[in-house]
Amino acid sequence: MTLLTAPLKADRNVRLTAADWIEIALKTLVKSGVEAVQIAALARALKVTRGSFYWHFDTRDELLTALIAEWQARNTGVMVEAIAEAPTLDEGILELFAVWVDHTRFDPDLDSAIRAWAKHDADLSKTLKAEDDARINTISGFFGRFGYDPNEAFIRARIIYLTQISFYALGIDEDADVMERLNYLEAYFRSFTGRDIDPDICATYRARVLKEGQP
Amino acid sequence: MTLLTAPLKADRNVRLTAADWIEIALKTLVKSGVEAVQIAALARALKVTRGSFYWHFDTRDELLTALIAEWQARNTGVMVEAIAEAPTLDEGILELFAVWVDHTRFDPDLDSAIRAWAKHDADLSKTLKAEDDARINTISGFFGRFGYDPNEAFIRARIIYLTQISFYALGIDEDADVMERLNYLEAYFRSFTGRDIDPDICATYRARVLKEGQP
DNA sequence: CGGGCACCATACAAGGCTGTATGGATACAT
DNA sequence: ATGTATCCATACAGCCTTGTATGGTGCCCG
Repeated sequence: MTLLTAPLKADRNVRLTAADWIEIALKTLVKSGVEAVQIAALARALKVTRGSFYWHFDTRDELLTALIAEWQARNTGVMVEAIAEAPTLDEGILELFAVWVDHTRFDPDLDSAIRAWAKHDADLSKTLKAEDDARINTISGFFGRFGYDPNEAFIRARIIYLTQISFYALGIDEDADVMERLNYLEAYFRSFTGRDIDPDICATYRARVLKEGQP
Repeated sequence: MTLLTAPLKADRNVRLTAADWIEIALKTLVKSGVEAVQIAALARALKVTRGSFYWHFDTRDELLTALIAEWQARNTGVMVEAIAEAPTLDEGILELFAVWVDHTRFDPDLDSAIRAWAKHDADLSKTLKAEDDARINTISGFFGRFGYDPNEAFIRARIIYLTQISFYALGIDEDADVMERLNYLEAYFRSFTGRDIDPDICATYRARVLKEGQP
């Protein structure tokens, strides 16, 4: 009698790749945190056994490292590019808002998950801090290009970025909240920049967001 | 031969209480997250065995519930009280800053740990959201008392509170940073309120913080 | 058509964590 | 001093996790 006599699942003819494992691991990471990224759980979700995992990866740590790499590939540099060539202050700020709301360009849930993870991982913490600094410096430089003195530019960059990070952390960024935030657009702009937004640009932005809807 | 023949630690004549377990559990929660609040680890830190724990508590969940109660007792309502009777805008804002920096009145690390925990605990998430809303509403009402229209008061309350939450989350609230922030005081005040701070009040505050030092 | 590789299932070993049962040890009151 | 309540140590059971070893299956290619 052989070691294996149980019948195979006849309907399974798809073969998995490492990317499949990374994908389901990312979802699990976002939904339930690193601790929940357990091989057995992922295997159940993929309807295979852990044997598959250990063919594609050597250890669990290898998978976790791949997750961080994936985050860097997706979320690093997006908001830097967004405002790099903004012609006016108003359009730059609105472009920032747009990036933060467009989850296809920037994945806030993944960002939050990484942030929670980094809380108890020294290496990841350093990487994340560097990314945060880079983002803030970019925004700071952006303010600087439009007449703010360096001190105020830096502080306003911090405030606008940190506020957004908390928006994600507190989960007040759901679809309904995004629409609500659109109503407060002038107030946000005024608070963040200390100036009043151009009514025309504001109206154009509102129309654009309302037309596109929220993906 | 009896079941127990190993020598006891002769130097141990202190008896633990449930409060001792809660205390070490809080430290562990803050340092390493809920997942790290494991009975064996706490027992090692207290130099006893798990047998002690199960005399003071029935289950691990009972301890975790006690941790949440402890957080509510410590951090709930502090910043509400801080600005409840502020006579001027300037003094109210500075009092807020003072609370956020004085870790004896408000424990930001504990707040952050609870926030991370709530991310994967639905009940705690509700509790925390209610607390966040209460804090923001208090600050919003505070702004409202000093001539801001309701919309702008609410937005400015959100911004100042959310910025502070991120300060804690990103860990840019260490002693050195607090001193650095003192230099940016006027810029922060101006960005948060849209007004300029009273120079006298500002100077008084600076002197007070510098004299007290950071605990 | 047969061999070989890619991919997955199963079984097993080792360790960690929770909770229970029960046997000592210490202090305090009667 | 002796009993009793309080507090802790030890041992055991059950479950879950990672990682390894090995057997089995299907596809492709010569």
